[in-house]
Amino acid sequence: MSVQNAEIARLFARLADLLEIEQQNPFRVRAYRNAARVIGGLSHPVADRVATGEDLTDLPGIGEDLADRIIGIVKTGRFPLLEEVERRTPGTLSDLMKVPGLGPARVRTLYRELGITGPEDLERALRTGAVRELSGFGEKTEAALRSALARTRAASERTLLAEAETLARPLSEWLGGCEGVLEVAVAGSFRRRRETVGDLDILVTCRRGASVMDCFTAWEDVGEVISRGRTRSTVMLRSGTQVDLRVVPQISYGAALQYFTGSRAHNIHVRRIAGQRKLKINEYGVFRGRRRVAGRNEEEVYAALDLPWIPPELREDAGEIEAAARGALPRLIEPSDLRGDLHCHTRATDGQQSIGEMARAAADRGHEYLAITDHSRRVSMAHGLDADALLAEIDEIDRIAETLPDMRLLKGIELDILEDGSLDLPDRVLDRLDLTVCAVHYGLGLSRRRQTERILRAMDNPRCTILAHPRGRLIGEREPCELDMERIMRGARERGCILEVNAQPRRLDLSDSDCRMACELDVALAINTDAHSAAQLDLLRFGVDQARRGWVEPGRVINTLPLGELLARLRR
DNA sequence: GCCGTTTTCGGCCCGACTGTTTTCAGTCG
Repeated sequence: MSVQNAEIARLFARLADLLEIEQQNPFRVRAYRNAARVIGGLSHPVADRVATGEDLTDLPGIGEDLADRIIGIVKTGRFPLLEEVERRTPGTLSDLMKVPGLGPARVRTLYRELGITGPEDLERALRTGAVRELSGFGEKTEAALRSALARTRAASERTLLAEAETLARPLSEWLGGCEGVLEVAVAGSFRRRRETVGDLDILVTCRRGASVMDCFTAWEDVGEVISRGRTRSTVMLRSGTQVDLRVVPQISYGAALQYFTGSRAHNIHVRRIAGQRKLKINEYGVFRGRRRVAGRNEEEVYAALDLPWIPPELREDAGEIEAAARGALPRLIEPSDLRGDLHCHTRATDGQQSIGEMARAAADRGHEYLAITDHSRRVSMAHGLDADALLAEIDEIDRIAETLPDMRLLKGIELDILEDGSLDLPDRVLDRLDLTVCAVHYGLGLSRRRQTERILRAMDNPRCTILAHPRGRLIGEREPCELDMERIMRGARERGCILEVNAQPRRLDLSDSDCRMACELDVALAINTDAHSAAQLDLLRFGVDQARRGWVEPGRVINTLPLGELLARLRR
């Protein structure tokens, strides 16, 4: 099996931690950390580039040295430099760095003075009181580390974006009602619409002298106040999610929003450009010397660098700043571009509502069309439909469709792709449908080559309209299946097959980087909810978020098409 | 270790909060 990007990223990040603990050149440390981020965020496997002999130094932050190291890892599966460093500095120290409150300096002290190499050692040393005796540590640090370790164990990890919304919305409203508060914005990865959110960054402007921090820490869901200052406080919610609140003057709102939205890599790049122009950017504004030249809103901040405003979803330092400078930012898709939904379920299989209820709910949302796509027979857990049951459903869809003046109900099925790549129902039945969404539900553990060929074979059948949730992942629960996504995409393009961006918050499959690849390879997409209830028809916007992060423009997405053009496009 | 309409050498983002320090280091975002 070839080495995955995530593995290379992990090795580089680990090396960066260890070199930092060893107090080596901090810029060398940054170079490895930056390379980890760049490789981890690539849409194509870097192993493929190595195989075809592509020049890796084209990648940002990858020079001769790092390119050679990547090639070595891909070809041998080993990283001798890391092995060498780990002989003098235990690799597990990198895990210790993940404990909140521990950075390279404290980890180094803990290791050198007490021989602590991991969380278990640390816990023991905290119990015996050895830690508080160290210079630079004290009783408060000891208590903080004890609670940090407990929190790490309880590790709720990252929160799904949709769940983070349910925490952020009521808190934002609460803050908006606090005395003297003028503006409230949720920034950070939440605003960049990442599929998961680590903690919530909330920005507030207020009238002078307002006691926002008192109001913030009085929020009913606050479990623990971690730090509390005049302009910045951190709390832990009872759910385990951390929230940082920053208060800035109104005149700094744009600069602060830009700054706290990140990503860090984007900001570093932006500030580098500012430095070249003798400007300084911080969360209070853009400054030339001591004079503020921008900061009231984000447009001003970017304009000070001769850049157009950059949508938050793109701010990952993945080429968006260069594109902005060229005037070549994409016109990103928006929820209002979508005219319908091509994947949903009803009570006939594992959905919660009838066909009629789903149809009316979609019509209420202004959809021009909705495809009913219940499961096929192989997915027995969901009471998948066999040929006869599907024919009966087709008749019922036709009946209900006649009662809907303003919306077209499309006949479809979520068709299982069997292990040999054949489709789960006979062609003669499928020919009665407007579309199929085809998906793998079993045999997710096949090898990369077999899984790829299985899906390509399924797409050989012209009745395969849309490949649904192609990676088969469940965020935080199930890893994506092994797949040569580039081959799948090239295959889809040749065959006129469409790839789905499944909007279920725990799927979001295709991922953001897959979407970016689809743009590069000119593959058509559909953004679908896979709704199992009427309420879930509202999830489309999460699919849009993911597509926007992948630079997707409306023209790439077939369910932006009016009905007539859509129907033509569905016929391969 | 990377990178260059200031540079192939000499730079590399910047401020807030905490605790232990008695003037600042460490961590975080």
